[in-house]
Amino acid sequence: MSKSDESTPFQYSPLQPLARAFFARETCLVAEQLIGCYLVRHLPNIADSPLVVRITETEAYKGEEDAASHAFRGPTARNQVMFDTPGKLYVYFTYGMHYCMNIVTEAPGIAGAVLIRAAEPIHGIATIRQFRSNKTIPHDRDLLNGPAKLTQALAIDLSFNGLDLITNENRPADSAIAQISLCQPLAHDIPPAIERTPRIGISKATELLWRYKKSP
DNA sequence: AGGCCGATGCTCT
DNA sequence: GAGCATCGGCCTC
Repeated sequence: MSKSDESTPFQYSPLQPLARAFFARETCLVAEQLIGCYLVRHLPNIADSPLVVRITETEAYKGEEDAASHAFRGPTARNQVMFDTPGKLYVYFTYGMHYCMNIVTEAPGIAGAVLIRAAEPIHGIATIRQFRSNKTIPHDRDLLNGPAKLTQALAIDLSFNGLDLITNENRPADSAIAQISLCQPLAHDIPPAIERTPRIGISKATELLWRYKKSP
């Protein structure tokens, strides 16, 4: 693949989607192993689609044992997908203007999700910059370095909440391909070194090292 | 390089 | 009514 040539279609065919069994495991394990995986966003009528990014930062959120989790006090209208089938998306709206994207883990009835916090752009940077609109962002590495930047850059909003990434339930009737998929690292990718730190932006359970970040 | 703060509206108590 | 799983701008060191 020629990663810097935006005029040629990205060769996404070698990317293998992660199976449901990948997500149906302990949440911290999934969060760690998602570092280095690819997030692919197919968009109709976009020249450089699919947008392809590589995940660099995640956080694990669990259920009743995790005071920082939306699921800490049990199921509600907002968090119910966290208790649903692993491999579904949990997207929520926060701070009055931002969306955050999670992938559901564990097992049906057991709450868990991995927040995708940051990624590096691989393909479709022109469109990513367009979706990020606002200002001139000098460096590509600053396009997706936050959970709400990531969803804005990939045009992911509440309409994707509950989307099953494995069955592709919710895909448009006229589309044979997934709008969003998570894929394994490629064979030649170097496995990243990973740091563990407290999670960002929370006030409870700050002692847990449940943030996973690719070392610079 | 790091801290503070306003924007802006939903969720849960 | 309080508290956000944030961002970007502006301020000070």
